[in-house]
Amino acid sequence: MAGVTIYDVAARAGVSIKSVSRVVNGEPNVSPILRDKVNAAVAELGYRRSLSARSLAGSSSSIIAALVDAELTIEHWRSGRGNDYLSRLELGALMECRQADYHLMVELVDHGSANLRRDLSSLLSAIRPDGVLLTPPNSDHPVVLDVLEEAGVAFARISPEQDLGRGICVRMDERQAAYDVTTHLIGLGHQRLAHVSGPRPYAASKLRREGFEKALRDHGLAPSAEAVAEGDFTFESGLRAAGELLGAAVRPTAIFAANDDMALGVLQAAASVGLKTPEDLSVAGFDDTPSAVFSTPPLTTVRQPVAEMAAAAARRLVPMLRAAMGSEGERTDVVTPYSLIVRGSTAPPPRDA
Amino acid sequence: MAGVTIYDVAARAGVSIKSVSRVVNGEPNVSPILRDKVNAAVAELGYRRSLSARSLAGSSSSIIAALVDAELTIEHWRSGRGNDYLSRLELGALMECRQADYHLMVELVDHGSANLRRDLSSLLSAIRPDGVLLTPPNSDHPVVLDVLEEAGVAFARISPEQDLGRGICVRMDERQAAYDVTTHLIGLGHQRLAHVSGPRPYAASKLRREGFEKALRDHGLAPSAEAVAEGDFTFESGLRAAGELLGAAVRPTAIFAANDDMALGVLQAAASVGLKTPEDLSVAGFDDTPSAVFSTPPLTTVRQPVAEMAAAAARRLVPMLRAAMGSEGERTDVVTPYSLIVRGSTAPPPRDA
DNA sequence: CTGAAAGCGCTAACAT
DNA sequence: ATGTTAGCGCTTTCAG
Repeated sequence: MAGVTIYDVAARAGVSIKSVSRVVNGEPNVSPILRDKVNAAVAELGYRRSLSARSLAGSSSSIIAALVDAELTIEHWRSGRGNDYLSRLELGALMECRQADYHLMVELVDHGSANLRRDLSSLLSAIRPDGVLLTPPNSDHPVVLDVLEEAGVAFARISPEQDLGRGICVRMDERQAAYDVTTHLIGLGHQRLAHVSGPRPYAASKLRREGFEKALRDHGLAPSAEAVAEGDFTFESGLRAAGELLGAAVRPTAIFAANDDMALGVLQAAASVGLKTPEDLSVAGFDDTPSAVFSTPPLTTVRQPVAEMAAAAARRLVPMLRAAMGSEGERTDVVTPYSLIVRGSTAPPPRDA
Repeated sequence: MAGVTIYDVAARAGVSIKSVSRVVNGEPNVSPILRDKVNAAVAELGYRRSLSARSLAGSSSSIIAALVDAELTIEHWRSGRGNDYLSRLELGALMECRQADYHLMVELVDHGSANLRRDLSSLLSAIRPDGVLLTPPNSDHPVVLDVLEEAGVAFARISPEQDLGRGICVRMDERQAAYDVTTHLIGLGHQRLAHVSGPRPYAASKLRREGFEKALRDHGLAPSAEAVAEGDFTFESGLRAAGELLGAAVRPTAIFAANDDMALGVLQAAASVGLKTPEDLSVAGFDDTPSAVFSTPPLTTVRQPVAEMAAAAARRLVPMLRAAMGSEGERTDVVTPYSLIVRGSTAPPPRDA
């Protein structure tokens, strides 16, 4: 029976409930002797503070809510696939929550909802999380940020694009990473490069494309609109986009896709029109998903430290909550390192290109 | 600011808080006129019942806790990989929670802890979930089941092996699926088959191995201990296990690994000793992870409907909570269909074998 | 059909 | 250094 209350402990230890509260919350001004008595009673009874009572009475709920995009989630759910990005993110957040005795609640948010503002504040008033973890594309959604700020909830944004002053920001240099990938391709000798971009609402889509185009310009190549096809981060969209790109009059010798799933689609599209990778076409992705390792050939890609980002975000969220408006020891804008992983899918262009 | 209480709504509507409570909870015995007044006030104020207040005052918390194995999670976190299985599971659970206005809390449980009993009841008394979703290997952990039953919390077990009377059980026929895979291999002409099994604590490991061995026996082949190497569901362990298996005096022409990650390891091990798949060695896995699609060759495997299982579990958990001890409309033991997916990694054995 | 009162288990002010 | 007293926002009795 899990019904041990603070009163039970107080009675058992022969002290007041406030003393129990002091001990279990690690507050100062408790004599060692009292502390011991209380701790003994707590152990014997197996007492644990009730989350809901604490959050109702106090100012903190010990809950961190991860706001995940509903659309993307449903899409994955439909196709029976998992979401590697989300999974890594969550593992990172979980590890931190556990250490800090926080609890992770996962909530779906429909960033496209007409009632987003209402839905979200509704959600907040229902669960009253101490902190919120924002994943793309919610990290950049102005309404989401507004509601969070109005509600006074601390929040961390994973991979935000702009408004870096708002909330804790944890990101990597997407633009530079895309720049590096493109430069790698150019360094191999490619002159005709194309890009499969991500969907609009995602900041990463824009940043990666910018990095791609800047690299072209910096190396004397002119970015053109025809050399970019928009996808939606799914395999199928990569397949389709590559179809367009490879059907062009002058076809590219290298394609950089904004994520691995799409790059895998590109790989397949190339194979289906008889192009060999990397001999005829080099392909690079972004994310370093598990599949990227096992594809034929393995994908050259960018490893994004998602779990680390989530952990960093949670780690900064927690003390911020602890000492509401406290010392604010750590920086609130964190840029995590990425790494370019060159595998078999990229090589010099064919001789005759 | 999110501070709308039931009193605010009551005042606005000119009724008592109990009436508001009745309306928002959909209780009977409310005049339409009162209901309308309350609903209007609720809408105007953007009122939402507080989770913690409800769970403190009432008997339900509207929280479903997913108990995830800590060890496996940490392992994944370390290696920077996501967990496809967990991800799919969670998506399924999330979709159902959302519909039922439940909230999903993800908690790590260390099934190997010496204090498992204490840790778990501690967790339960802290968050007091209405229902618990158990994933392997916790689905079969007797202590976990005991604690849950003692605490009187409803629970659903994903892929349990035994004690099918306890809690809601959602599973697939692992043994039969493994039997089918093995039979597929035997049907191709293989006579020397080996198995890379999963780790002990997982029921699936045992069941899949049993299915493998039964298929051998049913086809006049003798299962031998040497033909089984134990892995731990990781790629590396598959690599190592295949090393053992392929180093044997008489080497197998087909290897069935208890999951895809290990099968991928087998693929690599084979390649590294110069064996071609599927010409020299057929390989089959289990799970249908994303990588299985992109490996060379693509893996023959079993698609396990994880998201569906989780959704089915949550779906049965919720009404059970709703009408505590109510009609109990749906079956509590659900067996979901699987499917054998034959891809390029399996073929007849070489002529000279 | 509707409402008033009494907690749920805790924390937050205030004593002492 | 310790204890007392109010609530937090709701659901439950129990009355009308």
